[in-house]
Amino acid sequence: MIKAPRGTVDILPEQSKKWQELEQLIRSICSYYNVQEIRTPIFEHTELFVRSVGETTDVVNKEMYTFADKKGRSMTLRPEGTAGVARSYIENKLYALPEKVQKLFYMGPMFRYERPQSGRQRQFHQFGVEMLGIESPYLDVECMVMAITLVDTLGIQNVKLHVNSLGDEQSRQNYKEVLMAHFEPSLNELCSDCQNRYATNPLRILDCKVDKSHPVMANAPRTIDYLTDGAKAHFDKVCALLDDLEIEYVVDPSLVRGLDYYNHTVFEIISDDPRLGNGATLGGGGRYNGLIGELGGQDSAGVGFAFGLERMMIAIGDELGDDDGLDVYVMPLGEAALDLAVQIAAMLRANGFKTDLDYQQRSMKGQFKSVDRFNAKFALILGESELAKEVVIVKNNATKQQSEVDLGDIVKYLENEIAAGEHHHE
RNA sequence: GCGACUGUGGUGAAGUGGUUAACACACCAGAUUGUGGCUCUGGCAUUCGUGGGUUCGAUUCCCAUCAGUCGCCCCA
Repeated sequence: MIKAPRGTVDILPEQSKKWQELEQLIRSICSYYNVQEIRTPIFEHTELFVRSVGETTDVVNKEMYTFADKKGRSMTLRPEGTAGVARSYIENKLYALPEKVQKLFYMGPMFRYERPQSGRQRQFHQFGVEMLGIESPYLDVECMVMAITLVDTLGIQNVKLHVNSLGDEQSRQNYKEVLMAHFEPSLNELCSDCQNRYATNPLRILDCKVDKSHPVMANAPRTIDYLTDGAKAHFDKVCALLDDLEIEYVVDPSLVRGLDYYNHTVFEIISDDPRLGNGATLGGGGRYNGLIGELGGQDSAGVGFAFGLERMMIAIGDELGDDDGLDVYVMPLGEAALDLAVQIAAMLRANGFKTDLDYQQRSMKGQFKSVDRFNAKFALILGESELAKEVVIVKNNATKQQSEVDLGDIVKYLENEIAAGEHHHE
């Protein structure tokens, strides 16, 4: 049997309703913030991700789905969304548009070759927002507010906003040197992963879970103490704005994100929902002022964030996904009745009734079970005697009352019944 | 990439080196010759993830492989 590839899942009808609701809520929130959708390719030139996400990152190093196309060009299934948006921003000259601030969102599948576990798949879905064009702490904060609003709207409880600043290029360089000097004497006391990190990406030592109680961690220098004046002013403003808006947050000096393009503000939305297990980070983001320049555009600032939709689905639980059911289920008894039932169903559908019917010649008992499964408002029974009299029996599945209705009057009858039913509920 | 546990029908699961692989739910049919959601009766796995090995014989033992769940790593 051929199965879905490892780390991929089918979203079946039972789940897809919930997905649609989530997506709709997200789109609605975007519209309140005047954030417009952008749809970029699922695959891009490999070079794009190498240059933006960073050569030394795990995502680029060992997690990309890379392949050669028929002309031998190296292509990669997108592992994240920002790179494609940045590329498109440059290629389509969005910086030259009359509105200097471009607020864009994307939503769709991403691909990373990882070991699957809870909240982590090889094909997964992200929703992300990018705000490009000007460097303003107000936009950093708008991103965070949007992210918080999203989880609030979805009814997700017990989340925290973690915030940190990596500073600008200069701050980062200063800090890196100080940090390496700090860890150097006790390097052989740290775990082997950290010893590797020391050479490749020393910032990551900070959020190591193995060495978290080691004394050098507690008194490690903090990024925010090594910010340049400009970077510090930016971060102070971000914090001040969050305070003004009464957004709860914690400054988390160990927050360093895994993609190279981040600088200045970084943040994460972290949940303590045990169902998420290891994937407690629902979403995260930050500023990436160098990215557009790095990709060959004219220097341009940007800030954004992304959420993992699978993780949000887990955190949402059963809140979404109500089934509103069919209007009519047509129950033909016998072959002759089926022919007429098909016509009645077509007529009802054309008149705006959500309709289905039985094609299996099942017993009434079996057909009534479908009526309930589909949560149909009306069962429409069509047997030989009805056929002869050119009527159908319309049974209201809520009240269980039924009456004979002439074939020509079905639509009118149903409309009256539905109107009466709604009146009843008031 | 590393580690742990698991893999029997549509689903949840018992089980044993040896003739017909429990049970429950779901599904289908009948009792109720055309009105269901209760009850009763019957039907529903040529087969125990896949491949190989040990054996007279394997779903059961061994090996490999694949998949699932979780942890590490990393990230959303």
